[in-house]
Amino acid sequence: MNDAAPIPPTARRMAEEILRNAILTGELKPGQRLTERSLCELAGVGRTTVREAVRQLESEGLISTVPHRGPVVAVLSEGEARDLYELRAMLEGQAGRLCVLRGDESHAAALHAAVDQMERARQAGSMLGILEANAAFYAALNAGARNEALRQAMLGVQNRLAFFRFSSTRWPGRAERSVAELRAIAEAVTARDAAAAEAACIRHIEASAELALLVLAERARGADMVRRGRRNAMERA
Amino acid sequence: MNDAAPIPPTARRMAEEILRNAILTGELKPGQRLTERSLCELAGVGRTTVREAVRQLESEGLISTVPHRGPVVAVLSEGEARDLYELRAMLEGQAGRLCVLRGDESHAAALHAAVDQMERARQAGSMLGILEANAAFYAALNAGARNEALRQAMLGVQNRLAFFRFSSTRWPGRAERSVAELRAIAEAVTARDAAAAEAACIRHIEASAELALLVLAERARGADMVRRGRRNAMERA
DNA sequence: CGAGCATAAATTGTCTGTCAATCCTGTTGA
DNA sequence: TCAACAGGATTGACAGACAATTTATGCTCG
Repeated sequence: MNDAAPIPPTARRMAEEILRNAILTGELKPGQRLTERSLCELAGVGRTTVREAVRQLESEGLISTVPHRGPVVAVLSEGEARDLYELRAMLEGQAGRLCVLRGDESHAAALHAAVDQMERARQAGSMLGILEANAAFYAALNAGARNEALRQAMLGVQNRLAFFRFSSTRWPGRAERSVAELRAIAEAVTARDAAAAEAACIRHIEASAELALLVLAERARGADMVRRGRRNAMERA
Repeated sequence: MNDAAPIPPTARRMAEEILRNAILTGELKPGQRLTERSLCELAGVGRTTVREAVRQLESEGLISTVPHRGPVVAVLSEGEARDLYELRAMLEGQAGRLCVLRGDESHAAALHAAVDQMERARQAGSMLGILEANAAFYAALNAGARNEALRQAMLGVQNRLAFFRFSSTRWPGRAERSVAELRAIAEAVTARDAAAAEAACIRHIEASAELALLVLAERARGADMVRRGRRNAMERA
């Protein structure tokens, strides 16, 4: 399984990784302004290198840049979030379908294993465990679907929606329903029912989207209240 | 329709545009090695700027870079091309479906107009005209589908497959069938039949994929013959 | 003549410093 | 209260420098 190509880890790639993780984990919050200097410190590289890394993250949709104002951690409008969730539903639905058409029982087993893992993590209250299990689930789904381009597209969309992962898994009762939805996918794959798998994937994402948009609306109200107090509240770290 | 935000054209964006066009138009050929200096000359900017532009194109999939060896115009393996066409079929199928669900008769009219435009261009033998009409068709489809994220994803995939646009439109009889396929999409949209529109989109892409893979195989044979003659033929400009 | 290796040249990865253009902020003045 | 303006901070872009690494050259030896 190991790639025979030992890619030399350049400083740029490491910086990229550091910044990406900082955004995905929420260490850097949406709307936060990122001065080049602060990023240099954070990543431990020079300005040239940081700018290249920022360019990469920009085209992944994690950062938006306005010329002469510098990079900002991307903020999703409600419309953008809606579009992204819709796209995600399409992509994952197709992944589910392909997983049935091209996967075998080993993939179905991996899906069930991931669901079980998530259920255990949920009962243990381990949010990190839940996220890990989720990653395992999608790894299995994509392994079955056997389409690298689709996998990358899904990853990109998921990353852009990463902000909602935290608020979602914390929402009361959401994790439990989420497990049930994923189990429905796993069972459809086991049953080799492509249409059912596709539908189950779409249902799962639609449920996620519903919650995310709710969270977004609530957050917007909160931001409004803060904004009334002092301006540009989100831009200060 | 005009955006109220007049984005300042930075040198980087212009360089990006120049390089992207050079790749999309085939001026820079797949597999061709790109030294930083030559790109500086081509884009008329400094090395720092060119490197940032390359980073952008790299993450668009138009360029691949191996550390310490420099950027190369991306080459698609047969498997990658297959995956991308499959993904493209999914995306455009969904776009067609959404265009029916969310578009109105103005979008249907725009689709038909684009098809007519393409038919005229085809009869006039204008390849450029065909490509323009194609762009108009997709613009109309995406306007109807009303999903910016989907539009961007489609654009990215189409760009990565740009290499095949030329060989495809030249193939004897292909343009004619292509027009017929697109007309089928436009008619499905006019008839407000979402399933038919989706199916028509998928059929169109599958037909394109079939030809592209054929072209790819033929090209591979040709490259083999050249490679037997002298090594690294593709790497010399 | 060709294989193998040492050396030179070219190229990339990265940093630093510089300069103009632009944005942000606080102050001044009407 | 609001407009204009000046100063500082930040970005956009460039050139130059240097180490690390790849690629090309050329030499030796069998």
